[in-house]
Amino acid sequence: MTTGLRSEAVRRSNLSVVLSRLHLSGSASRSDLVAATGLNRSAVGALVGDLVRHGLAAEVRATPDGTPGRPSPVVQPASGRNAVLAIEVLVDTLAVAAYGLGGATLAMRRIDRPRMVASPAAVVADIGALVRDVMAALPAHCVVHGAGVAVAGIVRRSDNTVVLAPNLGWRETPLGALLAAVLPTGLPIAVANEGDLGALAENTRGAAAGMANMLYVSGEVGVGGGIISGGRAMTSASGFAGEIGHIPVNLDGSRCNCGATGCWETEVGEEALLRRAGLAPDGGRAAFDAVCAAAAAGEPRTLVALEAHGRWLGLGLATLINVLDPELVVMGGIFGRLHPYVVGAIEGELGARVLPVLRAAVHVVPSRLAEDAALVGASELAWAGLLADPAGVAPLGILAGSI
Amino acid sequence: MTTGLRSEAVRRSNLSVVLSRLHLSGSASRSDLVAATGLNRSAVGALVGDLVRHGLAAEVRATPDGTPGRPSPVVQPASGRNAVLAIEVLVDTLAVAAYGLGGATLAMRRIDRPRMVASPAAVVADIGALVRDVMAALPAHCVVHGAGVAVAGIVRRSDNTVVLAPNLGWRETPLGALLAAVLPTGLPIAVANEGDLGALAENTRGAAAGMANMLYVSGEVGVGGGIISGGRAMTSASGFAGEIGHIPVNLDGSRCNCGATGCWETEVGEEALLRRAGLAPDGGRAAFDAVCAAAAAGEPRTLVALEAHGRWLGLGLATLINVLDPELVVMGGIFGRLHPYVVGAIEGELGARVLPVLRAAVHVVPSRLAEDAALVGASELAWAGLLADPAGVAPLGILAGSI
DNA sequence: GGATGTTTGTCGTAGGCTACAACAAATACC
DNA sequence: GGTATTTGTTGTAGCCTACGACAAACATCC
Repeated sequence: MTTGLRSEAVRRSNLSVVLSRLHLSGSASRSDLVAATGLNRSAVGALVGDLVRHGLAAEVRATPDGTPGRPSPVVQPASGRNAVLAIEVLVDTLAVAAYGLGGATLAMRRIDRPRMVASPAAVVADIGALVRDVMAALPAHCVVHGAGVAVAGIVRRSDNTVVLAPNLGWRETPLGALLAAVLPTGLPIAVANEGDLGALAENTRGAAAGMANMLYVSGEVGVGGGIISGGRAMTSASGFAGEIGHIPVNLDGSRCNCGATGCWETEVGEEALLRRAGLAPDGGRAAFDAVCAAAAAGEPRTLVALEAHGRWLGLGLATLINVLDPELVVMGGIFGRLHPYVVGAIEGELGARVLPVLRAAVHVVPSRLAEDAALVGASELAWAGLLADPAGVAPLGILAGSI
Repeated sequence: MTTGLRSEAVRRSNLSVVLSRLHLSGSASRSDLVAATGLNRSAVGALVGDLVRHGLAAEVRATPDGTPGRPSPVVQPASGRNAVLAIEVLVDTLAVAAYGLGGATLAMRRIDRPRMVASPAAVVADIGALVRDVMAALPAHCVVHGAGVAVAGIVRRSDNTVVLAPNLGWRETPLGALLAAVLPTGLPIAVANEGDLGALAENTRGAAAGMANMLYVSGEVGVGGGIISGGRAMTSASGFAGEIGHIPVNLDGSRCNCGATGCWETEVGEEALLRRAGLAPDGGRAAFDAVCAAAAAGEPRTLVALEAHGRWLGLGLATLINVLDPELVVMGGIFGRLHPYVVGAIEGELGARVLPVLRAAVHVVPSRLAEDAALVGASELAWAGLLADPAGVAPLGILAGSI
């Protein structure tokens, strides 16, 4: 515990502020950066020079825009020269992508997967193949700074271990350590829950960009979510938190996989939706697509089922909003696609069950990133180390061609 | 938005670290501070010198303890020379206290209040009288740095306004502005919710001291609480959050003051307890004392009622724990006094309804600060400005004798 | 097209902070 | 009383940003 700061901490923080701004908001002129940081021109000049020297930024001549005065060069995040890997392990699908500094998608590979228990070894092998494809698609001399992994399960971040992933059949699986074998040697790896990363993604590049307090609620096979509070992703010491699928909402409800009765997931998960819509509950993604198509066509029975579904969604959201007071609720996964058909019922429940002062401040919107949310979040998790200390970790990067 | 740091920020941060440590953990030798901060001896010497010069710390000779080497002087928080006012506005009681730097109670005055609607003007006048008493009891030359106010209501922190306090009958009451008239001119005032401040208090000097993730649940006339997540008090942008009394727990429940049905408060509030115990629901604090006495005497009907009460408490806590994953749940207010009689039923519900990985990490304990929790939290709120920038705000302090 | 005004990068100097090393002071132990 | 140990103190060096002076690169106006 060394809580004291030395002088170098200032440079580290300022480099972080500048690089983070470039990464999150895109290119900016040097004078924009002066205004944003409040630093002196000479300090910004030195900071940008450092970033350019580290290969993290590039300066280009500004296009004359009619304003008088010497034009300020535009500083860009060096996208093609710096990348991270984002990996997604969900029940239906595996995906690997590479994102450039600034957020550009450099490459993406996705494979669907039968919805059944899969051994970690098999999943890791599949991911290894996708990683090789993605790495091969990267520009030469591109530095890979880290890998972020989104998993549909409860993750202990301290050792990148999946504590429990019922729908994958995993328990105490050291996913980070296993993935290290199929990733470039020494690459920093960070594993996190899919819902937490979806929240991070919508908070950085999605429907809740830059919001200090938001809630992300995502329906996949189960129900997950993530919380941004005070501008920070909420993760408890154990690394869990946001296990909103298992809040008790129905005392007379049915039994949940977790052992409890009446969990929110049993009322608003995919199976409950299909059952309400009169379909086989194990119909999977195809059946869900059928529900969406029927709803879009205005099929009455489906709309009634979605109305009921929306009320259960609203009941759980009312609890979460009373506790967390978010500015925005972003609905992802299957909830994002259902949004137009359930938002009315949700708003009705919120009106009845949320304190009016809180109700007035919150909106419920669909995800903007849709099925990319977890991947984008994983990429942001992978960037975090570089953004926090641009000069410190850059030398650790791994060249794309070296694998 | 000037996010850039200049060199002086390092000094500010280091002063803050040293003073905060003295305030929270008490006296420490200079070499303790060197170890804790990781800073050089010379830097710590300069920092301590600054604090002494500002009158915030004092150095005393160490008592020889048998270890070789030059003894390191002990640095103490200058308690009697620096104070804050803590003010509590609850439904049953008004209180004003002065706390010294380091947490010592310098003076306290409390008056009970009939449980009825009271005009803000009358309450503020009563508080003014208490403030004069407390200020008169302070040592001469004691600097008062600020006032923190705990209110049983929803508070908008940005303008110190009570948005809604149903049990006081207040709505959009600018309590901070009203109190300014009976407090020393220019004194910084910060108003916050009683539950939020109880959480802060238990997190700094109570049962959850230093814990990064904890939940405080407090029963007064209504039900409130506060959340500490990632070492920070969770407060949303609107300043609300932690309105846990109004999470829906019983779809068949009774109507709540807030307009909704089946709020947690309707099942675990004071009225519900008295009704379950077979007493008049409007019996107030005296009736509650009777319940506690009966429970302590082992009266069977009371114990059965408390068992049922505990199950409802556990149901709401299960929701909160699944969402927040705290390390500790601290029960305050009337819940703290009920703890021994309800903890069994609570643990039973948690065992059935909380994900096992989360369940294993959490404990439920009674408040350590009991009825002082909100006052202590209000004092910590009042200290926050000085602790964040010891050199910057010290000159703004107000001398106790000057009013 | 040249003069003028405006904006911004660059460079040298100054000021704020902490680390480091050498020295002095204060204790325990023999 | 001498030695070993620990710690405060002091002067120098290194890191970082602010500030001011100057130069560069634009627009505008005549």
